[in-house]
Parts: sequence; structure tokens; C-alpha cells
Amino acid sequence: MRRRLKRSFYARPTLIATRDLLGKYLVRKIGGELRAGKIVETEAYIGPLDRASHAYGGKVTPRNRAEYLVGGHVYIYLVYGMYWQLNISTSRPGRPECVLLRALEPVSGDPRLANGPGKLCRWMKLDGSLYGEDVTRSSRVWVEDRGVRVNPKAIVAAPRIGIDYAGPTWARKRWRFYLRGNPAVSKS
DNA sequence: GTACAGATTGAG
DNA sequence: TCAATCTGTACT
Repeated sequence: MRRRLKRSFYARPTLIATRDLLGKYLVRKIGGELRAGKIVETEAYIGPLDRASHAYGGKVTPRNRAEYLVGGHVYIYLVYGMYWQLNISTSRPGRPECVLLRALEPVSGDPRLANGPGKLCRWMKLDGSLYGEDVTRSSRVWVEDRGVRVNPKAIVAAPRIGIDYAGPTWARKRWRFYLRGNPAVSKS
């Protein structure tokens, strides 16, 4: 069973979609090859209230405008001058909310190939050329339900990574979700 | 125009 | 512990 996730999956409250992405498969077409990995770690960003969000305060910039699209669009950007970060927009049009995909467990091969958001994009060959892509229609990148059942008790909710600048109120929120014990979850 | 820091990573 | 590397953003 391989079913591409539809608009209705993403156009939901962000925390629900963020959790439900665990166990789904990110699929990327690279030339003639299909590369896939199970999503094992995600984070939610919920602007404009979320101080850690690029859309905090309702800010709109050339970089973050894809966050405002209806759920299912790619928001991808470069951090630290060298690492791409793959996000998928969530919720309704006009709401700057998204899910950051932080780690994948490759279908085959070394589980450390995509155990972090920067490495995930490197392995999947994702960059700015995917900006704004609609993953419910794209032939370049999408997400599939392959019938994997995730035990809710195996899902850990933890504070998000690398956003201490947002202050304790937002840094403490347990909006990072991962599969307990999975070898592909990022280190920090 | 200039300064500065970041949703990271891997080496030392 | 720290540098790599560069764009968005704020401020002069």
C-alpha cells in the first residue's frame, strides 16, 4: 500500500499533522531513481505567535512566504550559509504554520544518512529549486503512507532544537516529535 | 552600505 | 569547542 498524502492531511492543525507525519515516507525522484525514507523526527512551527517561527509577529519576507500557503507546500531555506532545511506548510491559507522534517530512516542503507535536517536535504538532494512545490501534486517530492502503524506510546514529545534565542516560553514547548529508540533520530 | 547571527554539521 | 559559509534583516 502506497498512498500519497492529500491536501486534507496537511490542511489540519499543525501539531496533529506534525505528529502524524511520523512513520510516513518522504519520497524524492532524482533522475530516474526514487529515493525514500521513513520520517522519524519532526518539529512544529506555529507563527505568528511562536517566537521561534520565521513568521513571528506575522512577518512576511521573500524567504518565508511559502509558510503562508495552504498545507502541503514546500518551505525550504538555507541556514548557516550551507544547510537546507525542508519544511512543509500546514493549516489553512494565510496561516504561517509548518512542519520541519528533521530526520529520515532510509529504506535501505546507513541510518545516519539523514539523521538531521541538513543531512536530510543533502541526502534527498533538496534545495531552493523545490521552493513552493506542492507535495500533493509534485512529481519531484511527496509523502506516502505505506501502511506503517506507529504506536502512539513510541512517540516522544520534546523541546525543539536550536531555538534558545526565542526565549524559554517557546524553547520549552514540546513541539518536537520523534520515534523512541529509532537509530535515525538526530543526536542533539 | 555595513554588521550580525542563525530551525547545523563534523572535525579537533 | 569551534569554524564553515551566506542570506535575510536591522540599522546607519
